[in-house]
Amino acid sequence: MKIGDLARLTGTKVETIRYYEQIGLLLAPARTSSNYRDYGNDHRQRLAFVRRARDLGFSLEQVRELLGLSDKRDQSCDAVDVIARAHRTTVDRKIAELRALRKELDRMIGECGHGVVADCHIIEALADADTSPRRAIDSQ
Amino acid sequence: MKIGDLARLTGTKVETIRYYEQIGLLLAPARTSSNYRDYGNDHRQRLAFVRRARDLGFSLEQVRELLGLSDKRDQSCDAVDVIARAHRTTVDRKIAELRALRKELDRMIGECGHGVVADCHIIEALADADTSPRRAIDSQ
DNA sequence: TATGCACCCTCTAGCTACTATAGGGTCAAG
DNA sequence: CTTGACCCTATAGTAGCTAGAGGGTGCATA
Repeated sequence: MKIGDLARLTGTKVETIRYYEQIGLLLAPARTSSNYRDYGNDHRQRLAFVRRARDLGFSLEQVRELLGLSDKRDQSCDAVDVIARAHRTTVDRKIAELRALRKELDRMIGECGHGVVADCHIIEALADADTSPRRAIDSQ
Repeated sequence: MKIGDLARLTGTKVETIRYYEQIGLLLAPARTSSNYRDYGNDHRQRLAFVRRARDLGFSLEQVRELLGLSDKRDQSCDAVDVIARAHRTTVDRKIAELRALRKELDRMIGECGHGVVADCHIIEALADADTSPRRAIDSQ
């Protein structure tokens, strides 16, 4: 099948497929006489694997490792577990960060008095970094 | 003060400060006779504002807007509120996405039997994209 | 005075993971 | 025989920095 067909089947953009090939994530397929890429089922499965791992937030480097591991069918799958757990830790950290952030945003937004910028608590909150002496901003 | 001092005071890398100047987020400071950047308090406050907004996850484009708004001290601060709320919505969406992701990762990791890759449920889960019709898997 | 070191300068390229051009070639239908 | 959808390569762009090359400056010390 042609690259456009593979793109449709896997929900990937054509450019992305070529990019994956360029960085060595996907093997270069055979070419037709007119130099078109000619893909088979194995390519489709491999790309589907990549897409699914990417959707789950694995980095391209992690996907590369997972692909490599998935080919070594008789080795222990502990390495796979390690990658997945590492990724879960990263996701956990991100969630915690975003929640803290959301809390601060909530506080800021809640304090907005809808007045003029000079009295805006959101702007104040942003200006009040611990490195800047408080209220020094009026004097400019 | 020199760029290194400003960097230390605001917890910013020197390169980042130069980058902010380059993209027009910070005004170019005066130069000393030896062409060193010479910063004052106003620069420090402005950079502190930027850093704080960035720490809260605002994009550089949003920071640029917030900076512009913070200078218009007699205008309504509703525009500030709009930016903050839009950002909160984005953060909320990201949290939801990451939580869904975490759930799936949890499921995958929980199923890891620590056997060989051929029987690895994590690899299976990644391979089982709905777009690829797979032959029946032995231990479903 | 010479030397060393930390710091400053510009310019350029690199990172992730794509996305989007420009400037062509191929192929089937009308 | 032309139109339009597709394909090709190569290059540059996106965010938000970060790192390096290759050079200049300023101050303390031997």
